[in-house]
Amino acid sequence: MQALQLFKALSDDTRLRIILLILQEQELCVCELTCALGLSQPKISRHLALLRQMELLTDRRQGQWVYYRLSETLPDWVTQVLHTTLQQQDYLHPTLQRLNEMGSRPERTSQCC
Amino acid sequence: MQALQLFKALSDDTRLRIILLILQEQELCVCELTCALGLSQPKISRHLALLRQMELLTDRRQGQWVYYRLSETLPDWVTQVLHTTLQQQDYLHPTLQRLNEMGSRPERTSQCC
DNA sequence: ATCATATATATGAAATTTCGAATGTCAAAT
DNA sequence: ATTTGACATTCGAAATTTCATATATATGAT
Repeated sequence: MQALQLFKALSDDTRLRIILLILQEQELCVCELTCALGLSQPKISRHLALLRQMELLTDRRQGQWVYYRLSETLPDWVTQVLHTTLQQQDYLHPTLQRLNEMGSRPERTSQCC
Repeated sequence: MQALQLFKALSDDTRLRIILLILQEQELCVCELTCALGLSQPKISRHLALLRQMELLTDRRQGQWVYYRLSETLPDWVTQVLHTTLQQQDYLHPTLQRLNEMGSRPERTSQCC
């Protein structure tokens, strides 16, 4: 992961909020992201594909739902940058609020193994 | 300074190298940046203008030369992100090397006041 | 005043990114 | 097998970004 690539990934409002929201919440499915960000499903999905391709995120399918979380092989400095950014809570606040007000979020069963 | 704006600033190779190089060297003039990055002067200048307008950099003129350095009012988290990124030396290495091999760099006198 | 050097800006073309709309795929339920 | 809900992908249009070229300004030296 090159610095430039990371910053390109984070330079879009949709992607930045996706990453920070997942960093805060550990794991989220597409419908939760769609609802929290207030954006169309294809739009979210396209950005998720980008973040997956560059190995910032990994996904797992559980039944009908696909859950995304941060890749576990991220270099330390990337994780540090993300955490430092997350401390700027203000930016994410409205998005987080919509997530918490969301009704009927899918229930996770234990993650495999 | 919003997180999104910072990452947009850092999402271009020219701007990222400018910022990291200045972080490492404290202060550089346009001709040093032009030489180190190996790019045209107008190109450097346009990106410097951007970084100045968003208050990431400040400039001072000394004779014919204009020196750029990091703004002294940067929020802590921004400084942290930049330092963390600079630790990824590899990215900057060729640029730094060109700077150090540059002949006849302008001499700084003491900074005003 | 004139010239040379350092830096800044303006302009339009080219490249890149982003988006909405439509469509495709997959899994569970009936 | 069909339907339904969750998610992914494709495609052309629109918006944004970036660049090369030309030109302008500012400073110092002659």
